[in-house]
Amino acid sequence: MDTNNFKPFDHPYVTVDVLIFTIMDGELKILLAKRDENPFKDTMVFPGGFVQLTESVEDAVKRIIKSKAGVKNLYLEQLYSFGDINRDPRARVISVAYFALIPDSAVKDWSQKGNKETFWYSVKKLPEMGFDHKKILQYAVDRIKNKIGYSTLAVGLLPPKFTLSQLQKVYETILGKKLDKRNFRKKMLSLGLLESLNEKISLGQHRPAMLYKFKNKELVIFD
Amino acid sequence: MDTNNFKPFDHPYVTVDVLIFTIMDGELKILLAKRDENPFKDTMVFPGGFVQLTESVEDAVKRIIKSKAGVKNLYLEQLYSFGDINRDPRARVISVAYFALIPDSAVKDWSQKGNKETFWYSVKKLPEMGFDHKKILQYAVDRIKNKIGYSTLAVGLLPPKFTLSQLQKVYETILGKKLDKRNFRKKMLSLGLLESLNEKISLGQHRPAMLYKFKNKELVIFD
DNA sequence: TGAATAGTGTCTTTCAGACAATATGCC
DNA sequence: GGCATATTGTCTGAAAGACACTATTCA
Repeated sequence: MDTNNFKPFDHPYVTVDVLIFTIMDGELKILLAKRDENPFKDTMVFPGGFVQLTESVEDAVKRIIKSKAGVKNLYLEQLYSFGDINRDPRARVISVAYFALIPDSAVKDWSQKGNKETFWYSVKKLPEMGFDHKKILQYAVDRIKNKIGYSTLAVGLLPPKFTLSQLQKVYETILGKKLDKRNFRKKMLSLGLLESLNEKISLGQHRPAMLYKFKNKELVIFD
Repeated sequence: MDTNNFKPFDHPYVTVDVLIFTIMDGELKILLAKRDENPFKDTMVFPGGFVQLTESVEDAVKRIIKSKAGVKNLYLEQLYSFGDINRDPRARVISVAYFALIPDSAVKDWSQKGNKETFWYSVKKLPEMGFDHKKILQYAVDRIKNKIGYSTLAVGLLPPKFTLSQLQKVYETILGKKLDKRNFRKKMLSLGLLESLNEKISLGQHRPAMLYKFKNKELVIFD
């Protein structure tokens, strides 16, 4: 195939930004890293990096995630590509943003590894953030809020086994409002996506709860 | 601000691909251009081009659209970014795909300009296509089918004034099935998005129909 | 036995879907 | 007057939403 008529020219860089969410202490939290150099030194930004010639965009995302922690079973979805001219003062940079959801339980493993430079922030109490990352974060939160209503995105925020109360808490946290327990259970169970494990867990000095799991494992995109 | 520590390196190119849809003759159609050089010479591809340093990604999309025809009032939405390694044999190319919807009426203006290299194809009868464009097209059609159900995306496929029958036809064409006229009208009018113009149009030797317009003009993203 | 969460059913309202006859303008 | 599309309402079933009490375990 004749490909000799292609003339190289100056062109934009491409980065990936990875927005990793979890629910901790009843709040939706995002993982941010502190920048240790200019531009935007000492502000918080998403984990991310330049896409190399030798890797696909999605592989770049996975590389970033692995470099931060060996998280397994996470839900990963492309969010949007941000292509304005002056996003980065160093160079023309187009960023492909992804978001990932991890369960609270994975955060514990996370903390055990020495992720000194990264911290979890409630999306309601954000620090100063670099670049256009606050705008990107808002876009992601809107997407998650919207999509949880008609998808099984919540699975990404829960451990493999969970109670209906835990599931309800995930919805309530993301939607920012209380839900009726009976209606919630009725609907969830009627969707046929959950499978009872006939196994109970005791989470305090009260009646133990039945554990469930999601039937569909397709939801795990990045294992 | 110190930006001197940035070291240039070889990095992927970025293109935009623009999927322009319309409804003609009761079919969803896509505008494709014939490639006149390798790779994929003589196959059909989306209008597109490389993103330059001096323009935002969205400006690149608008540039492409303008170069093809002076279409006004089109609905424009980012579709997805495709970042696999071997998409283009000439170079490493990441493509940000957008889709646009234009009304049948705009297609007439279009044809008047000499767009020799571009042709409209029914998405059900596609020619041989280059790169990964068939996959991208499928992705777009799925998005449109899905989104028309819960958004006012149909506005992009209609002229400013239209009848309820025309609106229904748009839905039927995209969804690929007949809809009940009474239920369709009941629902559309109950949504409160339409405004009657108290103006009738005669479209044949039968009773003329009332014209409507969309109340919300925010839907026009690119004017 | 008290505290705390788990678990359950009915009624009402709303929305989706099936279904057919009359109205109007043009030729 | 005949034709072709425009316009309109009711009934039924399904799903969403409001609402409160009993069950179970542990300290």
